Amino acid sequence: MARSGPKLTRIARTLGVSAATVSNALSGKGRVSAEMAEKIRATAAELGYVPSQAGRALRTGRTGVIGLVLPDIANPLFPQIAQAIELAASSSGYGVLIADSRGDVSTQTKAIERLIDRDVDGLVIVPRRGTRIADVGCPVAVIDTPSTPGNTVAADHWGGGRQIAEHLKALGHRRVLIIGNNPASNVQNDRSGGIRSVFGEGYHTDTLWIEPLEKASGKGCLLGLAEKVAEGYTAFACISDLHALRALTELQRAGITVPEKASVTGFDDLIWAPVITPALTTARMDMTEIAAIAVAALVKAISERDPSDPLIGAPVTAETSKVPMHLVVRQSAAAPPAFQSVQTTATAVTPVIEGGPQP
Amino acid sequence: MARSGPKLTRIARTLGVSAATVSNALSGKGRVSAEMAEKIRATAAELGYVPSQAGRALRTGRTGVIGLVLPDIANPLFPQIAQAIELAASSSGYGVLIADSRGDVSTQTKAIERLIDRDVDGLVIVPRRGTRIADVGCPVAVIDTPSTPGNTVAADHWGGGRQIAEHLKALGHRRVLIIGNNPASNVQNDRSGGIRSVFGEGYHTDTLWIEPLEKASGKGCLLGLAEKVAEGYTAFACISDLHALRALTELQRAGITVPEKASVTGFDDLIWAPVITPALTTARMDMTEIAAIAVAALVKAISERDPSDPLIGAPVTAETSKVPMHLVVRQSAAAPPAFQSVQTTATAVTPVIEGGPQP
DNA sequence: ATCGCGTGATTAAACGATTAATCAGCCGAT
DNA sequence: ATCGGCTGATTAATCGTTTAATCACGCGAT
Repeated sequence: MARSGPKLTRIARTLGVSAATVSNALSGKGRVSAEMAEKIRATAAELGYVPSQAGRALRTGRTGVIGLVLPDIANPLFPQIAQAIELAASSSGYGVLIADSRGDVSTQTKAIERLIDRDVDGLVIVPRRGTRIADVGCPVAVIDTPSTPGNTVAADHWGGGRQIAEHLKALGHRRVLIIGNNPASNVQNDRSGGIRSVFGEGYHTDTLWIEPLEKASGKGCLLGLAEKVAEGYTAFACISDLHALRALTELQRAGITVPEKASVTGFDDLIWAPVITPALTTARMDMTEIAAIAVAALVKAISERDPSDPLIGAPVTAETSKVPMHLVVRQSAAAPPAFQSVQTTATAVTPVIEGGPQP
Repeated sequence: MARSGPKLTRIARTLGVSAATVSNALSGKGRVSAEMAEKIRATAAELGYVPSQAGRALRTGRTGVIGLVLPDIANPLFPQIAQAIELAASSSGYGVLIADSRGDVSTQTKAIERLIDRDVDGLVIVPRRGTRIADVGCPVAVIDTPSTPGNTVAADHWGGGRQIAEHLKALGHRRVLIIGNNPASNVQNDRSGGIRSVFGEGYHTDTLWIEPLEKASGKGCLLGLAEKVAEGYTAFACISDLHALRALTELQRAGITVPEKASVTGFDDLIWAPVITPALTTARMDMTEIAAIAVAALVKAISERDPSDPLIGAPVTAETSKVPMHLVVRQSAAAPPAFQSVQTTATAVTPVIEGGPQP
């Protein structure tokens, strides 16, 4: 739009020098005397000069904008990611253009193309199963899981799973049901794998995948957790806080109190985790750190890039590619019924007398 | 970045015409013969020509990018908004640059400045109490509430409140507790006002504001809903699904079954509403419609704008500024206990015997 | 005294598109 | 036969910045 502020030439005219000198002084590139540079910087600041991105972009081929590609913006994790990426990017002087693909792969390809057509300098992609990241014409940072080939940086989902599992184990749980959405997701597999890896001899785990179940019983169907409790499961380790929420409410509805009769844990520390009753014990990603690393790697690749190169197709790499998750202990997980007399939860809630029969 | 595709001049050279003719043909502005125009369009398509935004922006002063300003990206409503705006904007050929202000007003001002400095053509702002929208140098669309001065388009929050209330009234509720976060929010006030307006003579409503309560009792504290039930309240009309979730789990935890002993309703139809047990009865905004109207109004203002004008400070206006909300009836609201024998819920859950004493 | 060199600045071209101004034909009317 | 007007295309300027090339100048060395 019509820029209100002064242009480069205005500063130049004010000081009686050429525009080139001003540009050099501000970028610190050419040969400018120290005092001249200082004077220029001063008047630029005074006049509130802001360089035109358009002019610069045209000349340098750099727009100072990166694209954020989410496979499914409806994922409640999105706010965390968007916020973290936006912060990291703007700290590095970059803007963030979003692209949504509403879960659809072909839409996603188009969305990426739109970003490329807008001359983004780089892309941050949080892929979902099926995402193609080939032959985009710019550097790409991928945030998925450490175990995914081509991953730039991600949370240590496996380690997070281990932390959750260790916590449940220490509380005394021996039969644990893992609840996930779809086994085709790398993230979900790593999380559940981490959980399973902790429970060895003498323990039992099984996994319930929601998506296939819903395909058979309809969206939002019951998971049949009351039966699982009857089968002796005392803990439900959910791969996401959304599943945890679903499990928790279903158990409560069936008269199975949490955490007294059954424990529930989640992942991601989503917005509702701290405010529901009981507050959710979960494992949180350090999104700020992950975003910082991803953006830093991307920015590095962008600045090192030859403006007119062939471009190797692989995603950029970072020194650190695995960021630890943090266990957040709240009230939804406690000792299983057998241990109840010796251990106690942190909550100060009124005990609830168990009610109805299991379906 | 280094654009891979062909430039305008390349197409011109290929056809042996001038770049200006190509530009005219593609934009349909100058005088070009029909057959020439057709030939140009054909080769442009064939070569996969994509105009350089930078070049165009420099010349026209239009970047084709709008900024999306959210006061608090962590709000779970954000995905819906972002998705809708992104869709509407990209359908109109615009990109969406996001700006987060993490709830802080001064951060928000800086974020808006960053967008302006990036030469966005316009801004979509979803304000929160305290947001200043003065003297930005570009058209602005505001999405708040129809009752807010300067609002461009918004959901009919008051009407949504009425729908929720009518539903509860029809079910037989006479004592309803409204649960909101902060009375200073226009949106929350409209919603609660709409609810109250339905319950006249012979009914009782009261309002519980969470924020002041948390200031006294700490974040994530109990809301004391069991006591409210004891006081005779049979329905809890929450201003947001997040509060509804909080209320629902607190009630369940206290052994008060929903919807048999108490009904709970929400607002916004957030991601978890359909999958929790019982599924949440709520009122949904038509974000797609709202976003479409907001973006259309913004785009109109942008294209009508004199590139070098003084710019009047007021937000853009749209023909339709109030979009109806939709009641989504699920299982969390049913007839109050007294009516239970004559009415029944849609859920096929096992009845739960009420347990523990109220705190 | 001249050459070479380093310093600090200027000139000018370039990025890719848009657009006002111009121009070459051509046809019909005076 | 000449002029005016219309059509379809070209020229050239412009947006704001960057940067390679150039230039003026003073200073030490040959």
